[in-house]
Amino acid sequence: MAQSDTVDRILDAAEELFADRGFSETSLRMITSKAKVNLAAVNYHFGSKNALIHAVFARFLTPFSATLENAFDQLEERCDGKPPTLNQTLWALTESAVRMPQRNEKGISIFMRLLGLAYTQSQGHLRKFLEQEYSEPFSRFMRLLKEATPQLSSVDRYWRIQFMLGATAFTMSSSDALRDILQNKLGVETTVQEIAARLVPFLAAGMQAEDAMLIPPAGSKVSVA
Amino acid sequence: MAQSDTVDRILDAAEELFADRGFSETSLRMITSKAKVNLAAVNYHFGSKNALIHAVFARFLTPFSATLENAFDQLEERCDGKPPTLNQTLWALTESAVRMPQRNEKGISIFMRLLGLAYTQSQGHLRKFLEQEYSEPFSRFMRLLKEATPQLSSVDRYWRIQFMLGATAFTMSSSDALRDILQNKLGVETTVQEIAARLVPFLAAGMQAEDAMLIPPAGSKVSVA
DNA sequence: GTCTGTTTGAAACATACGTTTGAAGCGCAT
DNA sequence: ATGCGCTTCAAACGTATGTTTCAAACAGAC
Repeated sequence: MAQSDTVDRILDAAEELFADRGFSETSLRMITSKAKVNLAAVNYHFGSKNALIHAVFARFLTPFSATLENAFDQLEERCDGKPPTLNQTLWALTESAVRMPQRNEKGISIFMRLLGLAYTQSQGHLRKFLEQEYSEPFSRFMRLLKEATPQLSSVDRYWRIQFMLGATAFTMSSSDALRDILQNKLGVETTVQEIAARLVPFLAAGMQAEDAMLIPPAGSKVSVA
Repeated sequence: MAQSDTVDRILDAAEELFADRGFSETSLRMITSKAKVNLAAVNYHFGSKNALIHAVFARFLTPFSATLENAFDQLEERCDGKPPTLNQTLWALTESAVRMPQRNEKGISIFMRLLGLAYTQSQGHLRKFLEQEYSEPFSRFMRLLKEATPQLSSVDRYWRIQFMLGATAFTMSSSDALRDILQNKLGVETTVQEIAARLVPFLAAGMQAEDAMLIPPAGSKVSVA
């Protein structure tokens, strides 16, 4: 082997185990034994467990954010001047995710699950790392969302973006389990691409919902306690 | 004190710490020192850490599921025969959550955050526990959703329910942080009730979206890899 | 007051963790 | 063949965890 694939073996094993079980629940000993490398290799090559977590994210997030920037560039070019629609923006995002070159067939779902965990399993160091490294494509996405929904108040848009993030992160973070359940209950196979294709219209519709906030259905009393 | 409030003090402390930091990241020593009780008290009163987690959930989930059953009863009675609408069903759920008697002002958001964690931080034992204990109100809610969206295929409905759960669990589980951000950025105060009031129309609109799955916007190519 | 069952207390237990150490192994230029 | 980085290895370190132990404290009944 050219020059020791230990680093990649560690990253592969860590990625999969993190996606399966979360960060705190995955020990370095699990990782190194799955990767068939010595326990000390992690600290030798990465420095610490947290640094390994960062490296796992960087390995797919860096190419992804480049892909995403390209997709946004093309989209804005195609729209010359006019702001892209909400659907176009969401599709640009999902296509970038889905079209990423995968290391293996599980690549995309591991990717999604890790992103979900990053949001959910709020490890302070990870949040900070991601914000520092990838703030640019993120705020560009936010700007596109804003231009695509000028009818929304800032507050409404803010909350609906959180709802979108939640639906996405949550679904993707448990997509394997959800796919299995669906397989057992209805005998239907599902790919991550199909999940994304179902998710986008849901998000777009929710994002553009008429605000019925102050008009709960007859018979129920709004609690203002 | 009538008869040792140790149990409640442990539950209070555990609830708050779990909501703040997750289950694995919260040690029994943190709990017992916050609760100002002896370390061994947890194992004495509950038997194990996992059993304590179950007890924390049971303490609010049992009254909640009773409240929810009542709300569904009243709703179905009011609709005599006809299936309740999607909006009515969602409102019944949110109102039951919001109207629950709270131990303190943080009650509802802790409640929500714990529910989010239960789904997200997939501890096998917790999943099993919740499914065994609270399957009945859950499947009743599912039945109502099904009757309220007869136009959806089973598969579509399944995924959209997951999207709803995700948006809800995720938003509520980080509602404190999100409220703070909004407060700092736009100077707007928000209550959990208001978040719920914004969430319901978003969910209802997403749930009833026209299925544009196979019609991505012009210019983008659907990946069927 | 004394006994009895329940609850608390301080200490220890066994285990698992992330990290560090120092020697051994390796490829490669000299 | 020798020496020099870089990498691997087995072993240990210190710390933190969940759990157990057993004596002390307590409450209520007699």
